[in-house]
Amino acid sequence: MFRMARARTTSDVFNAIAEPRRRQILELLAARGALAVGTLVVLLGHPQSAVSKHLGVLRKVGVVAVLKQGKQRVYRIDAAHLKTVHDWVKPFEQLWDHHLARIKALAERRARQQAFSHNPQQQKGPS
Amino acid sequence: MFRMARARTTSDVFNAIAEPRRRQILELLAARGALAVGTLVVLLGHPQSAVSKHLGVLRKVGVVAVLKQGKQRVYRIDAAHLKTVHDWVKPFEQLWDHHLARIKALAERRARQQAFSHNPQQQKGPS
DNA sequence: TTTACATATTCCCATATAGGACTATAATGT
DNA sequence: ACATTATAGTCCTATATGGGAATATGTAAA
Repeated sequence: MFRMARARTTSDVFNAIAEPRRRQILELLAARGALAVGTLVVLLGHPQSAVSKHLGVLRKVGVVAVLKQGKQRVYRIDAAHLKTVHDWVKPFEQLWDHHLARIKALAERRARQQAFSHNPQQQKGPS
Repeated sequence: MFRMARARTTSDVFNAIAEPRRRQILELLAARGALAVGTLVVLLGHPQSAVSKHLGVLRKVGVVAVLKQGKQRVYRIDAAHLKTVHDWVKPFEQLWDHHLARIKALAERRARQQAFSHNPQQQKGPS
């Protein structure tokens, strides 16, 4: 059979955002609403060829959408596909929430003990 | 001289979770707390070699931690590094929230204005 | 020690990049 | 029609995989 090297970057959003430059593009699009390719080229300082190819990947995955405006292509984020990533990491949120909550509780307990022995007016832990 | 092929999977969390099987491992670890490699091998149905290698990537990136127990290695999630991904996608959340339609409309209006201007360099959005 | 078990690592290799340079396509202007 | 601009796509190539098999390392039991 064929050996698999790795999944295509165009296969899903996770692969698409694995590339720092592509994340950068998404950040710019999110910050400024929508941008033409030429603008992105200027902002990023990368060759047009590279920018277009990264946009191509993001487009194939569906995380950006294009709007033809004359000879320009204006890109904007199609948030629905980014939501895929969000929905995946979200459940893990409780893992560090738990951790932080435990640390906070511990700190507050210690603060209360110290308050009892030394400083009666302090009752709040570090936020 | 040096041509870059692609970023290493071990360079950051985004690359690490780009692989479906690695995401699957993280899901299992999150669901069941902590698991030995052998258990993961059984649950996943993949060769031990493959599982170990994927765990190696996740380990190097720091998204999992190991605990030696006898001749077993028990893996658990180190949530702090997953938070990196969460923190990155979170700002995009507003794009698919109830603001979605409004933002989209605004973006398209701005895009149309940009398309009318000749020089992409002079587009400095009001920050 | 020897044996058995649990994991990690090494070797080989087909393949998917990502970048640079160049080219093709499409829309607009003269 | 021809030139110009904006962007996409193609060709080439060094490199980083990821899988399978085999092997090494480490740990505990007989």
